[in-house]
Amino acid sequence: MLESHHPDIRKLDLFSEMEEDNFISLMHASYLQTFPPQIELILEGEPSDFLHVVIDGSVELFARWNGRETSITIIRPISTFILAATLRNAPNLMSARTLEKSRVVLIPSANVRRVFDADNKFARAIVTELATGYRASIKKTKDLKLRTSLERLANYLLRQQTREGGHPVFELQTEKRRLASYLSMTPENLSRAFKALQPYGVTVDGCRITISNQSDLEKFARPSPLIDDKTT
Amino acid sequence: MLESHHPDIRKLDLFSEMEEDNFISLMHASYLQTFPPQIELILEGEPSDFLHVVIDGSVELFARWNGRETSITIIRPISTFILAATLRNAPNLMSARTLEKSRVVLIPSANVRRVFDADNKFARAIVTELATGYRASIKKTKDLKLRTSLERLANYLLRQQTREGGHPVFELQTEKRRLASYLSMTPENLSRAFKALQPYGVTVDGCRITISNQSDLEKFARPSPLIDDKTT
DNA sequence: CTCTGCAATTGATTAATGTCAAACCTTAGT
DNA sequence: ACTAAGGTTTGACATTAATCAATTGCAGAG
Repeated sequence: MLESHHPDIRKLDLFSEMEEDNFISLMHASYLQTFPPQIELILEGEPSDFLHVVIDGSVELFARWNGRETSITIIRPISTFILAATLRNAPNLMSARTLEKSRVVLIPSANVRRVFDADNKFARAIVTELATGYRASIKKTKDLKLRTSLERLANYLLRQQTREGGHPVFELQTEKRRLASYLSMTPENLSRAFKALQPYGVTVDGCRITISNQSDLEKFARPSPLIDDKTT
Repeated sequence: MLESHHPDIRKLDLFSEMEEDNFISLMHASYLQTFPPQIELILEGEPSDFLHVVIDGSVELFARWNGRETSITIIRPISTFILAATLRNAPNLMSARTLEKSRVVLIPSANVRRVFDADNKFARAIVTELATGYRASIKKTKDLKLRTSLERLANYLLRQQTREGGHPVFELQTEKRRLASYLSMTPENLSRAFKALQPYGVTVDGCRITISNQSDLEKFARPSPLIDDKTT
């Protein structure tokens, strides 16, 4: 029954180049599961028994400390998460919960580590994936440390605009309170920040954003490929 | 002349398990260089031509945006840096400068990528190194997003205390203004933060820190292995 | 030893952000 | 259609942090 989803997974950069035998060996004893919204798939601190692949829906990675909670990232199909913990056989640093009804493939971590040793192409893909994630995390640190919350929001909007196709009108794909947490601010301040961007041609209607003056916003946001580019 | 430093480098986790032939191939055309203090070894945005290994001295990784600058981490012997950019053959996300007179080995990035393909042990070590760095970066994000500056300082002191041997009196190994930048605060606020930790038994004399009431400070700082542990 | 330059500190002020409370809006369920 | 629940917005206020200005302290150069 899982076989029908192999093709989707197989196409991921992480798995596309590996030997078929090794892929089958990797997927052995892995299983597809459907979860309702708001289910905690992973609790930070627990061992990482599975590499997760989101096939459908969306999953939020977040972290808690001392009664506080912050959103770290949102995983959308088709992507993996918790790769570093899987490889290191170390406890998860983040918790994960479904935001909506989601289908997730769970691949036993032991398989990943085993096949890594056997398949050079897979090993290379893992390194690329890890290095990319590592760099994305460094970018996030720069975003947090070098920018004010208003600048973070402005640049987020530009990134989201690009992801949605680059048009002046686009949609936030995230609840605002979650976006606030992601951007390290309170929901109240996010509301005010949207207003503060009005002079730069940003208007908000629910989850619909309009950027009426692209260059004004960009002049304020000053996006940098070394912080805001997805891939490089 | 470089040969004399091979043993030190060879002992690093990253290189210790690989085949001798491959190690020699890796080090081919690499060279050792001594730099005076305050030299920019790397400028963010530039291609990553070399994997760097700090043999002696210390190197600060930092980032700039829009006229601001922030310290990301300090590399002390013997460690490598800029591994992710090297592997991805991507531009450096951070700049690097020597803090003191330092000796650095530069290994051509092309060598690293070539030997990675040839040596399975090396590939595995690279994955471990990357995954560890990735996780360290996630921990840094959690530290930044979940804690106030005072809590960050308190936890930093506890970590530094551990690194220095765990005694109640120890030394900061960093200039205070650099520490401030590392902790994402201004030098002025760092001064005030030290004072604010006095009620928890922290006293400061230059770079000498005394923690007179360990449990009080820990009760305030609430260190977590999922943020503060170096290795896991 | 003194001078000089820079780091560190201190105080006063301003700006940014978080908190609290209330009102408003949207939406899912009855 | 109505209601309840929860997300969003708004305003008043508190807290935190950054900025500005001035002073102190310290280490290296002459």
